[in-house]
Amino acid sequence: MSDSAAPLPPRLDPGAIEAPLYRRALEEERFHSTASRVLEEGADPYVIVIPPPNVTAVLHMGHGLNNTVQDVLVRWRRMQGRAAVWVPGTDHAGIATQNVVERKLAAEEGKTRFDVGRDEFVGRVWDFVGETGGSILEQLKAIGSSCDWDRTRFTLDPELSRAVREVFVRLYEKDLIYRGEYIINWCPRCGTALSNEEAEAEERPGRLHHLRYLLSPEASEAARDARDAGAPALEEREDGRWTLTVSTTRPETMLGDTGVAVHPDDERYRALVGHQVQLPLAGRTIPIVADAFVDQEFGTGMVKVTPAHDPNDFEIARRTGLEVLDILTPEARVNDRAPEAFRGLDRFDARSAVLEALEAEGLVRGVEDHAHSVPHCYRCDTVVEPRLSDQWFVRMEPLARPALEASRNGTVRFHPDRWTKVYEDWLENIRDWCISRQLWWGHRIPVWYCRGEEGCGETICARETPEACPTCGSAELEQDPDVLDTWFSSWLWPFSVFGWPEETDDLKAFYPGHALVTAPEILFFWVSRMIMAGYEFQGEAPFTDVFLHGTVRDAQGRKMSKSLGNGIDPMEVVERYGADALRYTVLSMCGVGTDIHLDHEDLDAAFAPGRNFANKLWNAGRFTLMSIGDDPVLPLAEVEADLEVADRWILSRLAGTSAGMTRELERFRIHDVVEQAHHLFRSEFADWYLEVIKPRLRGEEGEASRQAARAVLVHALDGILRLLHPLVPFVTEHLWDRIPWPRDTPRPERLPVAAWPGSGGGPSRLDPKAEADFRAFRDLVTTVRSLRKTYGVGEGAPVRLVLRGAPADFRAAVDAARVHLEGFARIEDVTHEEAGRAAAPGGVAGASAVLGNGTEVFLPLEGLIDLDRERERLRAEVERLDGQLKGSEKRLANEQFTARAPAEIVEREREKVLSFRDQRDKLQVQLQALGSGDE
RNA sequence: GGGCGCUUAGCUCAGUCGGUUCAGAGCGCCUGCCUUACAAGCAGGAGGUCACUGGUUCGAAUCCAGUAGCGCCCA
Repeated sequence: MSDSAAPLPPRLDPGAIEAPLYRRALEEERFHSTASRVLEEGADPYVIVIPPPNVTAVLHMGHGLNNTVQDVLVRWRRMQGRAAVWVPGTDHAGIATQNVVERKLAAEEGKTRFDVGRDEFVGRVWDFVGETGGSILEQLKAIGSSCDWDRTRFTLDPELSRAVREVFVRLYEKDLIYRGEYIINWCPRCGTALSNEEAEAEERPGRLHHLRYLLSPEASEAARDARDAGAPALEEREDGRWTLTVSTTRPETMLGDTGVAVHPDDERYRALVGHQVQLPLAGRTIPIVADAFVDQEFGTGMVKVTPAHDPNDFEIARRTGLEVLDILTPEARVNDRAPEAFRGLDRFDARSAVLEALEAEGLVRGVEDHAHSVPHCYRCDTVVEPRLSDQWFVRMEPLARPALEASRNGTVRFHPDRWTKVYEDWLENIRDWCISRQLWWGHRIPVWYCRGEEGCGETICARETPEACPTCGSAELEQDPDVLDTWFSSWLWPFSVFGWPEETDDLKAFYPGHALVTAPEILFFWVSRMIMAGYEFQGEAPFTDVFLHGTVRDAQGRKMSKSLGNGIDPMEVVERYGADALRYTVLSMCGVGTDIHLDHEDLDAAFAPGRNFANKLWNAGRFTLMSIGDDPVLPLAEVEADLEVADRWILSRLAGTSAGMTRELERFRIHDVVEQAHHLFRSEFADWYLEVIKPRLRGEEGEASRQAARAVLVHALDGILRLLHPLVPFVTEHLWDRIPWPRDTPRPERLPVAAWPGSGGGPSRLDPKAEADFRAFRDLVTTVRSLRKTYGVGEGAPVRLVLRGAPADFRAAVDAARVHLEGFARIEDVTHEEAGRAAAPGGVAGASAVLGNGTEVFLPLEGLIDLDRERERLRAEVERLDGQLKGSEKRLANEQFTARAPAEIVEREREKVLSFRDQRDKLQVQLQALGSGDE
């Protein structure tokens, strides 16, 4: 740091510069904003809350992308002078964290959580979190995340826990939280209920089994009639008994069947409704009922009803009064309510056992392959079991209403826009949220039941732990054993982190926030619910823009995962190539709505774009600093009169690019931001500007020119480093620290708080004339280089250049740039001719071309040139131009076009015709001048 | 079953309002260069029927419909 005078090594060594720069920024509190800056000093806030990673998580590339994007936005806004706050933190991840500690307990001590007891177990989870928790936040620092670390929060912090309780009680009092017995998604491995969102459907190949149930003898007549009417379910056995057929992918559930249902409008089975069926294996008799839920087209049109193990069947049972019979334990084993032969079997073993038993009785009619979607636990991937159970729910419809309106009226916008519809669809079909979890790690539900001998059975929901029952005064209170879904604390994150429900200054200053950056996977889990909570508890949306980026995948397009072993460790990437390389690589690939593919088997290749870019930037900066030297640099204003075309051009491009980047940042077009920055720095600044001013910097064109070049160079590098800083914060700041500052010009304290280009006033540097002139110069150089290459003129070999018919100002520009032409294309001499001559200059054979501005270019290459090849090249070029010309002429000949197209388009077309014709004719003449080639 | 999205160079992807010499970038590939910032580099180049079919339009990679393939979400 201190040795900023020491020469920079020719290669960027990220490991040497990144950590010290980050440390310095922390020491100087560059990432921290206070409420008073907003409330008292009137600063405009800019707030992002981090999607809190699991407290036990380690950083993966998904985090890498997500946090880099957030950091870009925050750094950019900070440079714009906003009071930028990016709140970091972690969530307690109830299921995941409890799982980890349970596994640890089992491995180390062979115990379950029940062996050690609730208090002891929770204590151990806290110990575990204390040891390893939050290390992911340290990893975020390594990738440069400019979070406001003073504001780091954890969802189980006392203040945030208080917010959870407050919210629970408020919703309970509004009757928006209720308890009830419903079919919920149950993970038998985790031993807890899940919300609908946490049960992820996965398409699986399965089998559809067709099972026969015996009808009671009284139903025989109705059955025969039905069969004769074409009902496919009914068959008569040899013994004269009738059977019906139902189909299921889960045969083991038949042990819990309490009825068979048909559609009420299904004529085929109408007569059977009300009759009894003998349920095989169980030896129970169950009724046939009618319910409109039944799909007449599916299978035979008769369905088995298992109310305790299927949500739809549960509803049928409610409507038709069927019994509800739970035949599975919480571990998904067959319980005592099922026939003895199956008790204790795991659900999948029970499946085979049931089928075998039915087969033995001739009750399996057939089986067919049947792909179906099976819900899996999003934490452990176990097949979720629909289970009847007593749980707590949030009534969502009233909460969804304002959240839906926010999207419809544009208060909250999604990027890319197509997610708007996904969000709205979900809210329009909102279902109640199961929030209780049968876990020990999390916010305990603030509900107590009055129990014991004296107890009145009252349910007490309270902010503070009650001492006695308010109804009967009994002190025998028992708290609900369950904890809340982790998302029940996450949805409060945008305001709980600022101290809600207290009306803190932070809350006043920083709520509502602005952007929310995350992956689409948690749109429902988290984003939607945050918006609901924002409206319900703060009266307004927590942010205005939701940016949903893609998923990081491997080269084959597979999601990176531990189990596949195809993940990339961001820390390894940082170590090998630096945080800047990591950031630049993922940002450059962050196209709208596209996933990011990185080859985990070839990190060198995967991160080459970022590594190359950072190193190039390093070297351009290094060269600039070396070239500038120690002499004082003049402010731009003092060299105004000495600015040359190239100077005005790069200043114009700087202004144009900063405006463009700002626009794209506002629209969350990250890829475009990177592309513009890349183009300016690499294709314009490094490739052309630096090259063009080299002779001037050496003083070959006089002191005034040198000083002008130095002033512009410093200004341009400063601007480029500012524009690139949000993308690659480290290499930019290291270089920026070393920029010699123009005399009498105030220097910003540090790059992270330097003004974003274009946000200040001042005259516009946009200069279309300079851009056009420089383009012509570049055209000339490129054309000559290409011709040289075509004919293998060695790079060291000087050539003469003849220009014919150059427009006056272009001619002047070329003359002024003679010294550059030498450097750029080894052109040692330029002569001009008037337009209109037919032959090659001086009768010497050469290569020729025409520039866009009509200037003819000759390269006398007698002896080197292959005439046949040149003729061929020219012919192809003439043909190409002729094609363009014909196209434009045809368009203009079309009256519809001239009549209907906008005037400026027509005018442009006319200009194109003139230009194409001019270029073609000139090349045609050159072609003829080369002769037929038959000599 | 319902909905959404994608298909452009060998690979990964841009392409805004339909019109600028519009068919682009990075990586890869070919050729030549260790040119006094950078070989993690420079210069030059090859490579695409914009999935297919039809339509709208003066004009379509871009808008519409259909087809095929792929992906995601919801039930």
